[in-house]
Amino acid sequence: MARPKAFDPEQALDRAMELFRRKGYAATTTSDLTDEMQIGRGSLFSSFGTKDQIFFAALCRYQERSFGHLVASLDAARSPLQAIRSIFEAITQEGRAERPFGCLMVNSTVELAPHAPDVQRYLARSWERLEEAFERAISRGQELHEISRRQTSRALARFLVTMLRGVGVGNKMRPDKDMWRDTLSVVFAALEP
Amino acid sequence: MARPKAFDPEQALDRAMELFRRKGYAATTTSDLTDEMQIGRGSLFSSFGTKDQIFFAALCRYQERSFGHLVASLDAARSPLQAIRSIFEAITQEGRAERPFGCLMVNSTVELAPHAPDVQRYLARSWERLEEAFERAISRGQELHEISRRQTSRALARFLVTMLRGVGVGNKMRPDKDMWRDTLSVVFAALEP
DNA sequence: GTTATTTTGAGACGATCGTAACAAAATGAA
DNA sequence: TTCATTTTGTTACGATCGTCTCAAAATAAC
Repeated sequence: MARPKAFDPEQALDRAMELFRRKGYAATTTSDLTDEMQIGRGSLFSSFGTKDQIFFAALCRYQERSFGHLVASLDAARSPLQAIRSIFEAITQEGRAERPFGCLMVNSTVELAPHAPDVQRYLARSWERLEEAFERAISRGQELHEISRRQTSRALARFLVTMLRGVGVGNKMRPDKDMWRDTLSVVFAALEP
Repeated sequence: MARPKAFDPEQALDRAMELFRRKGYAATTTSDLTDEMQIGRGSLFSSFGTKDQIFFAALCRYQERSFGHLVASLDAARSPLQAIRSIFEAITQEGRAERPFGCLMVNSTVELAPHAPDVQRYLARSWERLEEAFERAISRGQELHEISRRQTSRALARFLVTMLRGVGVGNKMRPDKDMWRDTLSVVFAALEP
């Protein structure tokens, strides 16, 4: 019926997502976006809207992928404790990148949450769902006697989410292996039955 | 000998510091700075240099105040455990602000560390010194049998610094009182002898 | 009161910001 | 082939970006 798009919108949005993750919201210009997404200025606005809208779409995409994967792996785990351990090991691994650009959820929470109420709401809900997934996993772990019952599953879940955010910040400092080995040793000692 | 400045440079830098803390580096313009510091454009550049230089001066100032205070209170504490508890209670309290703009050190680590090597170096050294202060306090706490010996003082210090950074991110979500009560309950259980 | 020195405020620089407009190009349906 | 429809790339808009220039203003020393 009409001229088809010359680019794949899904792939273009992926590239925008990556760019926002690397540079943050304010430091990313629309020219950066057209360069990275490999589309013209006209296509950018007609297909994706304004910069705010592109960012929000990219943020949602990232959340669904990243948190979605975490929630799924927690819910599906045979051993919840092992799932939690895998998550922390994977995320601390990211700090060994030459340029640790971090997690878009953490970055956006720091950069935008105090200024953009709608973004804050979305982030808050997302973090909450992640916390709930941790809580479910911890409850199961407690039933399996893998995880301490000295604390409620909710308290432990909140503790882990806070720790995860701390790792997201610490990764930016290119920490050596010992940094995370030491830290995680305390974290998982706190989970021990 | 010459015309004196019509403003207090110390106070002006304080205001710049506050502004960067609230808005971040990229989102703060030089006009924002002159407005907030209540000085003219000419005075801004002749007295403080470029935007980068103003930011770095503000960052150093914030670090000395904020981390300096933490280090001093840790080193001076009669009860290291109580000092640590006070620190976490004060910082979690900040999340109850109507607009939690957070800690400039955390914010800058997230926004700038991966892109500005000199800022990253400064931040890394600062975080390291904070970690060392925690380690000294924890060692003393262990000698006083206030703090667990199941983990090394270094591991516990690294754990606490990561936790502190996580709180800095979590505060942006305006967490309710229970969020931090639950979280800190796990943290201090991990320190118990 | 002069003079040397520094601060001040206003204006302006080129560059870049986010956004919009629009003609040319490319397609499926008739 | 023609036509209606959508995408594309270019151009340019007004606004704002960070920085600089420079004459006027204000002081301390003489």
